[in-house]
Amino acid sequence: MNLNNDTTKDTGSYLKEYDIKPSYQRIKIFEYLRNTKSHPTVDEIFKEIVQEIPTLSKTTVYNTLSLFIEKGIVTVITIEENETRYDADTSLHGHFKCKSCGKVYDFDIKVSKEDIGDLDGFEVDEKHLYFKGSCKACLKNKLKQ
Amino acid sequence: MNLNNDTTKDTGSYLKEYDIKPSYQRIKIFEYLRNTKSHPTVDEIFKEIVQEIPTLSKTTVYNTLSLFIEKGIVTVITIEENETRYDADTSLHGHFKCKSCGKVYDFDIKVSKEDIGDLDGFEVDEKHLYFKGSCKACLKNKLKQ
DNA sequence: ATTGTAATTGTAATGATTACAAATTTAAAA
DNA sequence: TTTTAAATTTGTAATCATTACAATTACAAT
Repeated sequence: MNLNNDTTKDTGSYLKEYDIKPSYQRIKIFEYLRNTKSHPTVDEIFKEIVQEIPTLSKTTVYNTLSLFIEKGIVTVITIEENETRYDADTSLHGHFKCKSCGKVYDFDIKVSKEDIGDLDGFEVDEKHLYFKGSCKACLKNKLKQ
Repeated sequence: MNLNNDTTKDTGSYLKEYDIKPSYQRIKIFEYLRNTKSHPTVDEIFKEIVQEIPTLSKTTVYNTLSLFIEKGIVTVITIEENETRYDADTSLHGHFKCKSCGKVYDFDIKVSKEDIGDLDGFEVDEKHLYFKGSCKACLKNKLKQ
């Protein structure tokens, strides 16, 4: 399979840095995850990439995502039970899910130590944060009606 | 079935305030949820209450929790995909899940507007917040070994 | 007591995820 | 280049939580 183009080469190097052998599938899955802002589900990832790799198996998507998570280049977003989403942006940020249109937005957030109580002596490795409500676009649409 | 004791009476009134008919099952489920701090799963709730109500069905637990959530007296905690937990404390607070022992702790948190960017024009209805890491007890045990 | 409505129950269906073994690909050794 | 071993991918079957649905039971009002 042809890996000779700039995009895949960059992604390949990135994966190698994290001790991940850059197979064609892994590169495609990671690039899709990095380029999309929708925080896709396994199903969305599969449906998109199977168009480029017709032999792709959903199991590969699961395997690959587990590997990415283990290596720390992807995080899981669990806003809704029964709807697991994935994010290639591992920096600390919040997610806003619109209860009307279902879209998930990113937002910046500072979580300072002074705002947190009761966790003295605890070791915090991950911070997750999500809000729910109505997004700007949906609120605007509601006014029109 | 006998509802005539103080505890159930209190819970009954509370449920009524939220437009929930206080059946025996609903009262027992709500009281368990309010009295336990473990943020139990459906399975844990079922296994506990079926001892008091042998005819209890797991479907009833699901139905009841859906109703409580709809009426706003219980919130869902989705820290782990494939592990949905429930909390009768609907006030804003964070959850800490220990990756070592699996226990879920509550902690206080302030989320001030100044710390949040990019959500102008959005309507925020719910704020959810969870951390992961190692709890005090587990860290102490590790030292001993 | 009777009737209608709501709540509970049990079973079957669904759907996401995981387990597992076979097939394929890749990289290294001969 | 061929051979061999290891890693990756694939497809199918199993698992498990949740939901759908219909039947039964409990409850409240007439």
